[in-house]
Amino acid sequence: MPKETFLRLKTDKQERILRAAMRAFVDQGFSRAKVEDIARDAGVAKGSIYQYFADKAELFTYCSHWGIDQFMQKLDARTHLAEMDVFEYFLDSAGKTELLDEERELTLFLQCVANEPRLADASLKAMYEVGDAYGRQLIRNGKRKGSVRADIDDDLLLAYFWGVTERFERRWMSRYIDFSKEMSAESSRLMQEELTQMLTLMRNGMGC
Amino acid sequence: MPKETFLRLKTDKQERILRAAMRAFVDQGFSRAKVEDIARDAGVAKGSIYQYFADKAELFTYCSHWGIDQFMQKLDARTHLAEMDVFEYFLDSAGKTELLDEERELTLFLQCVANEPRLADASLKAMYEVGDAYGRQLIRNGKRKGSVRADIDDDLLLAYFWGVTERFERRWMSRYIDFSKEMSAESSRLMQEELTQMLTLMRNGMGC
DNA sequence: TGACAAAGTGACTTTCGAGTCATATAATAA
DNA sequence: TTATTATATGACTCGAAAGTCACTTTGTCA
Repeated sequence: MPKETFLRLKTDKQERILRAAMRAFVDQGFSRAKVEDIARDAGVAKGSIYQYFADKAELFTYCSHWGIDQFMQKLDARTHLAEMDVFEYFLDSAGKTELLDEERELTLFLQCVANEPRLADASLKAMYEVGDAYGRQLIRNGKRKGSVRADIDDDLLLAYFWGVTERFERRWMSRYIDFSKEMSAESSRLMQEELTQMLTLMRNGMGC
Repeated sequence: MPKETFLRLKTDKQERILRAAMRAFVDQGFSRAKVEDIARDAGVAKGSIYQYFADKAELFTYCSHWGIDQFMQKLDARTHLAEMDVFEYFLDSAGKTELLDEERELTLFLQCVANEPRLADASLKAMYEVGDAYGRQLIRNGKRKGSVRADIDDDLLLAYFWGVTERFERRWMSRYIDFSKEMSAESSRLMQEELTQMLTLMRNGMGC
């Protein structure tokens, strides 16, 4: 937890600092990132950082909490979990890409939180738990609607569903970070096409 | 690349050093791992390490090359890729677990290579490429045999297949690292059961 | 067995950046 | 306006660990 002083700051200053930190952690990793650089980038003095956080590790963990929180809020705002089943959710991937685009810094940072299991263990667990809860809900909805097979355990369905979904998202994410620009109409069409094919696989499998 | 001196060492000494390094990197991460500790653990002096490698980073990257190589050799020795299709490969997961057990250090290290993209970029790419080549072969075999649907692109099938497979492997890996002992007969039975269910999903999908 | 080269060593030097703190500035209250 | 408290600053301290090197030991060949 940050010190009181930090929490009393205006939120835009807080955010400036957290985002500067996240940027540094993304492109240097935790150990190589320098507090001094973060401070400069945020437009404050190095000493100030230590008025806000006990040490660099605390800054990192708070970033991860804050980041996850932000991301979830935005995701919640655009997803109507209550009625969706797994397939509907998956089809909405295209929409999620927009969010990833708007919140590129955040997204990149959250990916790299996973590279610091020693520091962000709790945040990581929280992330997975939230994800799992989401998935479970989607699966239950599917079973209720009759769109998801009922003969298999939710746990295993969850593993299956996230396995496919994550892989697909990463596939597009990485292309799209390489281009490091917005998606063209062309690639957007391509994605849509792959999305329907992948959906077929998820529904009917790859066997024949 | 290590210096000549290292390459002239007897292979068992080489291996002792690399394994000590891998152990340190696994449980401290690259930055926190101390060259001095690695040296002590390997039974050599710190100075010697610098006769072998230009610096700590080079030691790490060489570990990742060597590790991947080792792992692949052992995997190749026990998998008969030429005739297998995706489903047969997947069913053999239980067998692969043995390998992970025999080569626990190696496995753990390879997982943590992924946490150092900055250092192990090339190795990581190599790893993915090898994995993809494997998967493509399995898919082609499946299509030829008629066990895999032919109406979908290999690329997408690959993403689907690895998504499911990796998730499943991670699921078992993590349980089994927590127990940090060999698998009991009971959990081995449970795994077998999940394996067949997951195979059904992969073949026929989760829809209905 | 002596002489040259290769490998091994660990005390020492150097680097580097996290974290401190004495001081300055701004905000608030009385 | 002044007193008091909260916030901001960056030159400085200091510990830790990477990397060096002058010297020792081991190995090899004539």
